[in-house]
Amino acid sequence: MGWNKCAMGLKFEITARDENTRARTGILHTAHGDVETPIFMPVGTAGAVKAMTQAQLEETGAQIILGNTYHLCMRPGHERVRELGGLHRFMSWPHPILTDSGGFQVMSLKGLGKVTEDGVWFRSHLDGTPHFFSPESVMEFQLALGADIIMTLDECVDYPSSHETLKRSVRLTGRWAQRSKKYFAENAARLQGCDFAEAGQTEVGPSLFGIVQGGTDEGLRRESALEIGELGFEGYAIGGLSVGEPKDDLYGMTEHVAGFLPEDRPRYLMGVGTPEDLVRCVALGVDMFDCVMPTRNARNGCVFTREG
RNA sequence: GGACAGGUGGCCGAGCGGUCAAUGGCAGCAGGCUGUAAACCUGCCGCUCCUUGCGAGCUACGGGGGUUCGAAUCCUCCCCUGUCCA
Repeated sequence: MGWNKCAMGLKFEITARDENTRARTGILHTAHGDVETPIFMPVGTAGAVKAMTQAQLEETGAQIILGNTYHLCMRPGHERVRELGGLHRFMSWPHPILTDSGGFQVMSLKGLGKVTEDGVWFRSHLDGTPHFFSPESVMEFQLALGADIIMTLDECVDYPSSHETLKRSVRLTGRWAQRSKKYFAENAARLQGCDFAEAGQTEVGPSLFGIVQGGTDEGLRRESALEIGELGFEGYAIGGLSVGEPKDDLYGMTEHVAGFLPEDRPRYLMGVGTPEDLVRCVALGVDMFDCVMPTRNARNGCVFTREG
């Protein structure tokens, strides 16, 4: 019941459900420890949660943090991180890590990137050198980094985008998800850069999450959620939201998509959000969140207000 | 005592005869920030007035005096700071 059926195995245990909403609590068992959900994951893009020491990060109660494939590949490079013992050792974070695939950079760095069927070309924002990210190479990179949870390569698009653009990105994201899953299944054990046995867990290795796209189009969201869901991932992310759409759409789409995702798997709403967003989306059945806002706002001298 | 180098708006720091109320940066104030090209971006930042304008007046580049149509910028005396030599 609720145990994952994939070979590598991410155990997700639902421990309680709210009677009036779709909120639930759970435990995510990873090689680097358990994570109690719902969980907010601080973002440590390039190997550090900015403007905080690891000790301060621990004091906040953070249980799992993010890293970013694109940024870590640009500097210092996934191979170097692997050589140095994996991302956990590299950044002195012994707890779970989730790495984002670089799909968000397809949008945020679109001036430096070019999307093709095969993958994405990026010109490094650091030195302009060209780099290619495919669904397969992104698996390889994230396995080299040694993350506990890795994400499929997706195509995140701007808000607003035309129906045609959304449809194209949903279809492409679906094909990429399939390729990611296939490559992961065949190569994960061989490529993992982190010594999971050393972390005290021989049963659990890295796990792969799929990502749903579709902007604010209900039909495409449904299509994407069902397609990604049928592929069978260990967790499901709702991507492409909190990119400028009205709040009603953020909540509406989250609720809509969550309804089509497997009940027994963790749901991750990417890039969200404000304190209010978290509370509201937990009630819609979301288990995991990440957002740069708290760390960025803190650095930029702002604090969340009651209005959010 | 001697030799240099300096004293500029809350701070740091440009400017070195007019286009200077004076570049920049910091701090401050007001906005913004949602899978981080963000410790970043936008605006304001001497005082007063109004017909809100590449507007008017006032005050301001250590202090006094001077040169000049005009000085933060040149001269002179004084005060103060730093470095070095006695």
